[in-house]
Amino acid sequence: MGKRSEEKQETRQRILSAASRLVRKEGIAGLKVTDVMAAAGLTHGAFYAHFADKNELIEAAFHEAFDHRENWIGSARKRPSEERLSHLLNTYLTSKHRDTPEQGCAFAALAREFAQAGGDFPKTFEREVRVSVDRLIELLEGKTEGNARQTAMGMLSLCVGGMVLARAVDDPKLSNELLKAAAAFGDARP
Amino acid sequence: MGKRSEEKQETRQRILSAASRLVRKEGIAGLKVTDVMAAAGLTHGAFYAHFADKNELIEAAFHEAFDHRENWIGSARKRPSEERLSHLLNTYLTSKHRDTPEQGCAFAALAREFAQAGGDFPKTFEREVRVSVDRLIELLEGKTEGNARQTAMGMLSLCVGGMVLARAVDDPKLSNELLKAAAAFGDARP
DNA sequence: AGGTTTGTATGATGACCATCATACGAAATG
DNA sequence: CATTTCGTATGATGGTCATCATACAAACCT
Repeated sequence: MGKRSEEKQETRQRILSAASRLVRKEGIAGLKVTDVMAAAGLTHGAFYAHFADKNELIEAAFHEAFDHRENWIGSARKRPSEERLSHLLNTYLTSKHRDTPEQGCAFAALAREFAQAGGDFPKTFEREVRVSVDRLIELLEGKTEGNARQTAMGMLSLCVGGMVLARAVDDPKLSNELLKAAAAFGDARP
Repeated sequence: MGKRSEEKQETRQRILSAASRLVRKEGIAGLKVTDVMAAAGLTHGAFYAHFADKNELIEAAFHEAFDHRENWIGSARKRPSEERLSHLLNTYLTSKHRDTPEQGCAFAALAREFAQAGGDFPKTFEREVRVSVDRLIELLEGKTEGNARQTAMGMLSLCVGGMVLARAVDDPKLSNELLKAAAAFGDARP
């Protein structure tokens, strides 16, 4: 279409990117429409020309946050199969990831609030879990004795839990120790 | 002291118990002073005779939530040492625990929001993590080859992550599968 | 008993936000 | 160039709380 609607799409995308970052940092409850719009270079009033309401924005922003999943999985795929699990653990459970939630895993950032929120939130969350599990299974298939699906789910749980705990404690030393320990725990299997 | 202050202490305790349950269910942001007081059989105005503000209540309520930690650890202590880790995993990662967050683990319920909140929240959280890790170490000491501290932290991460994910997905089947898989993953070590 | 203390209830106050109503101005259309 | 369209900005509106001010009544003290 014309220049008009193209620009609108770009604006929508800018709002979405801003929201995706902000919601991972601030959480659902902490996310303010005004802040998102400001981060996108606009004022609050324009918001409702792009999204029906805050919930619609959040669901879209959550999905948006999985843009980088393929990179994460893809970089593990380049590894020899025995190293893949270890590589995933050690790229996820980093202090950098812990300290930049706005660029990080949306499961760790938003699971708690998605669980509580009614509506379509749990379905939306579930969709991404299924995809992530499937990707991990492809990656691990045949490389782990036992059940690849179980390993995928266990490893996801371990990563999310380790990150959530590491973010919540005050002492960086303890926090780093939690990250290391979670990674090592996941790695300590045949 | 007199009947007066005794009753006040009891009232304070009732408020605290109500808050401890409600905050695990609703989260920090979702917790309303009015609701807590109503659950304690009072009206909102009386709140400030017991606590300085909502934050003070929440920190106290969080601590209160660890009343049952000793039970959990204690019941594992009765087991033969090789079964302890498995027993912990299988008592934590249950659908009952998932479905009653108000009676469940405060790490899984509140980590995300404690991480975000400033002030004393992270220190408060950290204190409980340290205690939990120490208790787990005592329980596992010498029973796991390798580092008991690492196992304790890994196992805590796995439990919290599994619970948080299981609570966030919509399909009970997938949710149960996540719980089972996390438990099995943690168990699948020599 | 009579006055005082103090735990609780009722009713503001004010902040913060999502959402809506309206207005403006630039691009699109003829 | 006149007119319409529509993305954005400004300024309500209304709801939800945390917190505070005031009032009451039961327990305390002498």
